[in-house]
Amino acid sequence: RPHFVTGVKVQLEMQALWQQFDQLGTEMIVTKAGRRMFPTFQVHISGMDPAADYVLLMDFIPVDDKRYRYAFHSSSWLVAARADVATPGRMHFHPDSPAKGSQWMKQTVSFDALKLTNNLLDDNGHMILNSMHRYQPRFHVVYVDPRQDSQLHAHRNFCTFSFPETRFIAVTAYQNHRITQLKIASNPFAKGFRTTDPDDWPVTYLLAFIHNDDYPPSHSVFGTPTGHFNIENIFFF
Amino acid sequence: RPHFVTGVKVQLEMQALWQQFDQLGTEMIVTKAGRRMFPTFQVHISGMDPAADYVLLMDFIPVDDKRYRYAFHSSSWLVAARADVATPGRMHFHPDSPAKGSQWMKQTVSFDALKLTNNLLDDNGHMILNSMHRYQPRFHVVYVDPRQDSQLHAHRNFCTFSFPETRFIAVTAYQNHRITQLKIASNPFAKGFRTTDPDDWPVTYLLAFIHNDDYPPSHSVFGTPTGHFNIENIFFF
DNA sequence: AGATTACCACCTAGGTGCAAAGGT
DNA sequence: ACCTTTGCACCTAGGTGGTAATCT
Repeated sequence: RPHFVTGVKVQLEMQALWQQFDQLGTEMIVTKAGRRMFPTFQVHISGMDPAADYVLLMDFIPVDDKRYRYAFHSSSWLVAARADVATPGRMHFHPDSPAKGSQWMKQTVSFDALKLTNNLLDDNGHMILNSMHRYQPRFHVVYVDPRQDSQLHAHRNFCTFSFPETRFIAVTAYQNHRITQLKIASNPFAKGFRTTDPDDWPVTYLLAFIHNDDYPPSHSVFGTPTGHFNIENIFFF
Repeated sequence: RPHFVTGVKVQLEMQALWQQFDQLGTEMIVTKAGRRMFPTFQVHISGMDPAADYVLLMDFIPVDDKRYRYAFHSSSWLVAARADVATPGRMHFHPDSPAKGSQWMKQTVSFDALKLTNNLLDDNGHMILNSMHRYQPRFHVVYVDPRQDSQLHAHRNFCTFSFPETRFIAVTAYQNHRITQLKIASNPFAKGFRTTDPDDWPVTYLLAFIHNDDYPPSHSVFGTPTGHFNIENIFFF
């Protein structure tokens, strides 16, 4: 009974919102104490073996070897330098892991507990990122093989999904004012900063998906499996 | 390798507070939407096999076959009638179940998500109790036996703990005013009802354990295992 | 100058007992 | 009479970006 992950399909939730941010150049705040992502990374999963155990993880890989800076006069991102030294990448286990395929598939899987930090010495299990660097979130589905010789088949028990629209630049303070306004318009916790008169909001900042008849999308949009990786990469780096 | 639960020891947390309530006659609010218990049922566990999987559960059994009423003039509980028809008892699985013994033992296990309701048609998974009836909370440790013939050994894989000081009468509104005042004095969420001047509080309502040098207690106080019960009782009643 | 930090007012989300109203 | 329900003000707990101070 091989290939427990080959049929797995993953659909990104809130894709319209992610795309709206991506068009402006998504920024995510990093703080010493740890900051949640917004939008939250959420997926809908299908094609798992309902009775099998799976572990779900996320990590963040550098998109390139660059350090960026924001040019306010031109409202654009510029390459500032070569990337700073990368810290060893951490893995974030979804707190419900491990769980049966039936559990993961019956409702949206949300990584709302995940936090981003720029503290290299963080001991709260947050994801350590370099500010002013660009990252690609990755999502991993790991089949928990109960067999004794499971390590022999480990390379078959993983599957990785990357959604290009979830890329972002880590920042300690927002640079692009349009990103700030879209965050304020769409994040319920930032309601205190909204203009009292909704008519004042530029159309760009309104959430198209709220009034979009095609939400959720009628056509499924799947992430692209980016190939397998070694089990050592997950547990020891 | 039999008897995975025989060595398990369970210590009730906040025992001094429980005893303070018990001396007055603990009351727990039940509502249609579900109400949390206060104090929260919390335990510290030792003696598990760190590598074995356990499921932790709670249920509530009637202390007697009586329905009570409160006599305000004498400030005491009286027997009002025979008990109303008992609803099929539900089991509350600790949301972290199943988990390894090492996980359960490394910190306090808290049942703060558990809610009590008087709604016989509740479909939120809350514990259904009859108001004005008296109950004894029970705590169950279940070893998850990976063997195929696990049902043959099921009677050995359970252990039940009852703490007499956690007994209570379910109510829709507090009857004993001293219970109300102790709840207000000790539950952080009821701080809005506290007298602004702490010096006004009767000594009885002060939380002895806060200034008690013996907190947490230096002597361990264990619950009394109340014997084994059949696996069918847990999963099918 | 550019990037980071600490503190803040303002939210969301939900746990309290109270008081008045409703039910049987 | 006795018990239950509902709406409420007042909390806890924690997620927002703004702002001013601080670091390098």
